[in-house]
Amino acid sequence: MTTKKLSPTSYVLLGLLARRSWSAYELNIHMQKSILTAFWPRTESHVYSEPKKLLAEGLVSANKEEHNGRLRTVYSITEDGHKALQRWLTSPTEGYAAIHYEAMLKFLCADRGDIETLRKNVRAIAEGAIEEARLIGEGIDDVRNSTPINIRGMPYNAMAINFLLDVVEARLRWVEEIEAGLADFSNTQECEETTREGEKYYKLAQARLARILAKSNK
Amino acid sequence: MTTKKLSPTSYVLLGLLARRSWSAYELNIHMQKSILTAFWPRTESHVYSEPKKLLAEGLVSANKEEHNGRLRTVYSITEDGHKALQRWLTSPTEGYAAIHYEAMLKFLCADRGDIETLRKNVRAIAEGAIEEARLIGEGIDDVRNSTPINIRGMPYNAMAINFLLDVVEARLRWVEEIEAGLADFSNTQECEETTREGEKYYKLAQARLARILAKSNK
DNA sequence: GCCACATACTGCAATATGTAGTAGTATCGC
DNA sequence: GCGATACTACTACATATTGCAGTATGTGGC
Repeated sequence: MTTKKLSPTSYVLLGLLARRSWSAYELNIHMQKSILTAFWPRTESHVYSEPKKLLAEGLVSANKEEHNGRLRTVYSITEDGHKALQRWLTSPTEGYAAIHYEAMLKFLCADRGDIETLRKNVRAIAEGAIEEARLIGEGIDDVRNSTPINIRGMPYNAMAINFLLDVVEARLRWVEEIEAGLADFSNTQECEETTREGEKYYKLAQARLARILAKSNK
Repeated sequence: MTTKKLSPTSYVLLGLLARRSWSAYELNIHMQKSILTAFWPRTESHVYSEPKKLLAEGLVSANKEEHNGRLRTVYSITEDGHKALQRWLTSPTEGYAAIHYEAMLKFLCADRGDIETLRKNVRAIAEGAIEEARLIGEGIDDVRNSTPINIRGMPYNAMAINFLLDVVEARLRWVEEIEAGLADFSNTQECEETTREGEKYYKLAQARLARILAKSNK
């Protein structure tokens, strides 16, 4: 029935609508505040426009309801919507993660700036990670202080939060190591010295890779 | 002089052009094959169109050169370009990382599918991580087998690779833990049982958070 | 002499972001 | 009881980016 190829954005909204009916406004709040924003950040205007496409495809139905004296559009999933969601869930996914990380871009341009600038940027990475940890904490408090609306999904939500913490911890450990390594870098680095440092980290990476691949072949 | 606000994409290209002159074709190869693609993935058409904007802003100059009997456009950075790059490097960055991760979206919709589908999706996350590790390995081999063109940037490149490996390892550890936790999940889960599982992971997350924040306040 | 592959791009529709704006409703201080 | 401010519930639109298809020339192997 459905002809157009849907984006992951469509499916994630469909996934929410499979649990209950939501108004566009509620969908937006949830997309911006829940853990979804960590894995699939979308803008407000997009979260409002996307359900209209789902409606055109017949995957959801819409109707105006009165709420606190005001009208709002409430979307509900249709049978076709459920089917489309199942097709997505059971279709193969590649497990690639794309990390969009501006701070690391600056780090990779570090050879064009001075060492003090670089140290500041590395610090910013750690502070960003800590700030994210704080936000994750607030998210947990929100879930645990409100009445649970989706009990079946709770363990998965909590597991995903632990994933985010794994990444936060990885970042903090990385910064610690890099700050230690950077301690005796100077602006007037000699060529051989720089090469030696580079070699050290490449060799470390190769050793780690070997361990990862060996383990996965077991 | 420059009036328009540039995107990180502009700056990362400027960062490459600060090291030497590149043709658009070379810039594209590099953007798709180097570690940059892990932190700032951009499409081919974008990598071709972006230097034209830099040219319009006067941050680079362009000229046609013959190479292997064919013409190509070679870009070089200008004085203004160097200045713009320095402004970007020294401007404050927030250290937020956005992980665009479709596999995790499916995981978060897991309560709408059956447990077997979920297990497959978790497996896909691990396999994706291993595949990425393999690609990182190829990237290291490329760098180490070719003549180094940017010695000063090498240590930073190698450090960034170690960051990627941290994230790969974090993903693999997470999958291991989740697969163990999922082992005795069934499709016919009771409500209290599910709630208990959820609680367990939320509490774990809170304990980890407390550790992270305590350490950062020292 | 021809085919596959690498080089060196362009064009464009669909998708997504970022920013601003509109208009009604509830809440709180004074 | 009045105005200021915040929250609800969106829409509009310019710009940025992706995804995919297409074009055309040069090189190496058989």
